[in-house]
Amino acid sequence: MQQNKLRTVIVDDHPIVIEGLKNLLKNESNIELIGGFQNGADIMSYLELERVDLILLDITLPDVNGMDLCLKIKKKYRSVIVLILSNRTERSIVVQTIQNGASGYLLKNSSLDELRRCIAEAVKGGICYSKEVTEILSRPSRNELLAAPRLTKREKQILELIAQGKTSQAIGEELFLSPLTIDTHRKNLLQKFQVKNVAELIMSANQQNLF
Amino acid sequence: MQQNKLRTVIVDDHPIVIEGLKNLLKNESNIELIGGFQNGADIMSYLELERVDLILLDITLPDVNGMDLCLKIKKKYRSVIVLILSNRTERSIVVQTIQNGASGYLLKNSSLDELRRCIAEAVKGGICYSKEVTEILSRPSRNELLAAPRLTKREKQILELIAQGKTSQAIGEELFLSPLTIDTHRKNLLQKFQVKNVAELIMSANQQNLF
DNA sequence: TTTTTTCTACTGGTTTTTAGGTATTTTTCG
DNA sequence: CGAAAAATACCTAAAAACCAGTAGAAAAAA
Repeated sequence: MQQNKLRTVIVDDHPIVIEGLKNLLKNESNIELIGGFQNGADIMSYLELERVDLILLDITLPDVNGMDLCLKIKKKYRSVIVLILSNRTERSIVVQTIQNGASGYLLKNSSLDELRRCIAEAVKGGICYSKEVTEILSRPSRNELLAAPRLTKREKQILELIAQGKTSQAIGEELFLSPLTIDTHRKNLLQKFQVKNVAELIMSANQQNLF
Repeated sequence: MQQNKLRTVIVDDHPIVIEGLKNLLKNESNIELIGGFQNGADIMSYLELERVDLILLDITLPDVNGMDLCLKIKKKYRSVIVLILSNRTERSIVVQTIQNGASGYLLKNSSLDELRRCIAEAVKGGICYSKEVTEILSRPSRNELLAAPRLTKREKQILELIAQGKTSQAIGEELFLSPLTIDTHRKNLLQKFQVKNVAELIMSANQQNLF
């Protein structure tokens, strides 16, 4: 029940997104759009000059990380409401931004309704996620379920060589080891990754950014 | 020099981006925006009904890969101009879309000027990249020098199943084919990728964002 | 200094892949 | 329609990977 409109700014490195949001929000009765910025530095200096109530903030920015920026803003201007509007779906990012004081997290494919709902919730002091984000938060994210196996030095080294298409024979020669030893490491790698063969092994290692 | 406006559609999974583009383009004299779609299926069925001159296409879509969609569109409607508007900066993706018939590739943080310039160029039959994309293309990133091989439908399908760790036997059963046939496809895949075994195959396919 | 982990190497056997082909049928496209 | 591309299937044989164990030596951790 506030009589004054929320003085709102958008921070996103894509001019197209800024335009889109301006368009989507210009008919909202409780929102007054007062600016759009493409990087962290610009919004920080703007905050020195003007009062801002609500910031729609992207995670991916050219100069600073959106998570860090959120923390910086909240530290300096406690009363500003920060809503994250991002494409990033990593659980860790969502959690971190909320810890950094954000009042919500929406994916960019959220509907206008969701955005409205989250703004309303944030104004009341709550925290609000878009539907998909709730899902991300609820399931303990596959990446964390299949714990990345702890590999020994040797195993990492041999995994690399396997990925280069080398046979146990060739790897043995390269490392001055018996090919039978390499076979053992191979076996252990398959076991640790819980896969049946190298095809799956390499896929899994790739998904866990091991290369 | 055309008297009629370009009948233009936007395909992007983010409603916000669609809105933004609509806004940015609505004052363009040679463009008539006739639709916005959030997935591949919708635009394909729309194309059945209406004449479209220009498609602004995102790579990341919920149902299909934008690269494949581009190829599909160009195959069926040769005269449609497809401009890619994406956030993905991988060289392989840019190269692949151009090979698939796109007339240009812009990052989403391109300016309106760049977009205008690319549309003009595309209408003349040329190919146009935004500034940053040109940079991406100019540095030949070591392991992507090798042109991404053109795979047939079957080959893609079998590559997927190999990546899931399935044996020729199992794949044969799944597709109701002789395992010997799968072996042939396997052999062809290795040849096309110029690799010696599946380990290298999966690595290569991963580097080329085929999954 | 124990204890545990890692690295090494082996036996023996099975399954799968890879490397050369060839060849027919089916689809697609000009 | 005719040609080219794709998909199908086969042969032979070698090479490599995978499975299920065991086990001693070296290195690291408790």
